Amino acid sequence: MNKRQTKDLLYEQVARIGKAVSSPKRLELLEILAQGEKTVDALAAEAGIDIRLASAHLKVLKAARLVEAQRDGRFIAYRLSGDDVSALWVNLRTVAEEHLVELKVAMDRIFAAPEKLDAETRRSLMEKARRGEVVVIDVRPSAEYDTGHLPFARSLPLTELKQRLKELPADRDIVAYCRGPFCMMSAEAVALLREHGFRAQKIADGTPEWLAAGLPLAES
Amino acid sequence: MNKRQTKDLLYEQVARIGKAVSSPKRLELLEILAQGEKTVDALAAEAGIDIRLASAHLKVLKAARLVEAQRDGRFIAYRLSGDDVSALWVNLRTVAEEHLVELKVAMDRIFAAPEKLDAETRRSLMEKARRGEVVVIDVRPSAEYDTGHLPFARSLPLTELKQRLKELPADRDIVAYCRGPFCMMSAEAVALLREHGFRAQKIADGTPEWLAAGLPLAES
DNA sequence: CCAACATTCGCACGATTGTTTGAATGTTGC
DNA sequence: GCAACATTCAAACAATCGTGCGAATGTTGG
Repeated sequence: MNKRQTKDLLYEQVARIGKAVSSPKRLELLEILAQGEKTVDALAAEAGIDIRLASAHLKVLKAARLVEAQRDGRFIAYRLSGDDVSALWVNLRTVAEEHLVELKVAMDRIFAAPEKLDAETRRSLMEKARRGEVVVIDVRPSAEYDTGHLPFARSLPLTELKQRLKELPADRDIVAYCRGPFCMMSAEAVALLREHGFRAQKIADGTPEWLAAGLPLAES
Repeated sequence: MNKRQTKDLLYEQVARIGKAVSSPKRLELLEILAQGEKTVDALAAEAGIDIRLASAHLKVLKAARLVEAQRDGRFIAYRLSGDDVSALWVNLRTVAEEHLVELKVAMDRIFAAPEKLDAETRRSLMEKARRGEVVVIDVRPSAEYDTGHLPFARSLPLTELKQRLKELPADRDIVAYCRGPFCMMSAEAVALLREHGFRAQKIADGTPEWLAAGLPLAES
C-alpha cells in the first residue's frame, strides 16, 4: 500500500466522526446526551422528532462510536461514550459561535444577555457560591442534575420553579444555568424570577462547558 | 417563531461546521493548513488531488468560515481562520483515535511506536531541549518551520536530511517531529538517522497538538 | 401471552455530494 | 497582450442522505 492510500484511509476514519456531527438533529441528540443518559423515547421527545428517526440517528452515532447503548429493563439507555465527546460538542459549537456571523446574530436576538464566562469568572463564581454569597440554581430536570452538576448548585427544575419560589432568598443574587448556551430554560427561569422581584441572572455555561473548561462537577 | 424552529436554526448553524469536516479531503486540507498558509497549487499537490477539486473543497471550507483566503501577487494564500480551528482538527482526530478501533489498528500497523505525549512529558522534553540534552529537529519543509515551530527545535527538512547529517551530534538523543500523528515524515527521518548510527526517536506531536495543549510556539 | 419499548424493513421522494473532465473566465504581474 | 494562478461552468455519474410513513419484528417484564 502506498503513502497516498494510507493517508486516505486515516482521514477517512476521522471523517466518520465528521459525518456523524454533520446533521443538526444528531448534534441536538449529542447535546441532550451530554446532560446524562436517556432512553430513545426521551431523546425523541426532547428533540421533537419521531422515535424511529431518533433511532436511525442514534444508529449513526453509535456506528461512529460517539454514543453507547445499554439495555436497562424494557428501556435502552444511550449515553456519550466519553467526556471527550462532550468536549467535541463544546468545541464545535464554540467554533460555530466564533466564526459564523449568522449564529452570532441569531443568538444575540434570542438571548439578550450572553453572559459568557472565562476561566477567571468561573472560579470566582464557584467561590462566591461556596461562601453563600450567591445562590446557584440548576433548572434542568432533576435527573440531569443527579447525573452531574456545578459544585454548590442546588436543583430547582424549571417545571417546579413557580411552586417553589419561597425556597429562594429575596436578598441575594440568584444565578441560573441549564444545559448550555443553546438552552432556553435558564432564560425562562430568570424571566420568571424577576417577575417575582428576585435578583436573578443567568450564565451561558452548562455542565459540558464546565467540564470542557477543566473544572470538576459534583454528583448526587 | 416557536421554540422548536429557533432550536433547529441554532443546530443547523453548528451543523455547517460539521458538514465542512465530514469529508476526508477537507480534513486533510485543514491539517495541511494547520502547518501554515499555502496556495491552492501547493494544497492540491500535497493532498494529491486536482487543483479544481481542491478549489471546490476550499470553497466549502471558506463558506463554513474555517479558512480565509488572501491574494498575494499572482497567488491566493489560504489559512485557517483561527487557532480554534486547529484545535478542532486535533479534537476530531483525538476522538477518532480514541473511539474508532479501525483507526487504532491502522495506526499501530503504520507507526510502530506511537510515542504519544502527555502534559508532563511535553514540559520535560522542552526543558531537556532548552538545556541541550536532546536535539529536537523539525523535519517539515522550512516554510512551515518559519510559520511556527516547537521551542528550541531546529529546522532540518526531510528532503535535506541526508545531505546535512554532519550537522547532528552522534552522542546525543535526537527527537524528530513533523506535522502530527498522521504525518510520516518524522518516521522516515528516524529510520534514516538510525541507519547512520544516530540515536533518534520521534514524537507524535506536531505544532497543532502543541498549541492545543496550551503550550507556546516559537516563530522566525 | 400481552403490553411496552426499541429497532428494522420497505418504500418513497427530494436533495445533496464527490468526483472527473473539458472548456471558459477572472485576476494579477510583467 | 502574454503567462501564471485560481475559479467557474456545464455535464455526467454514482452514491449517499434526510425524512416520513406503514408495517413488521425483537426484546423484556409481568
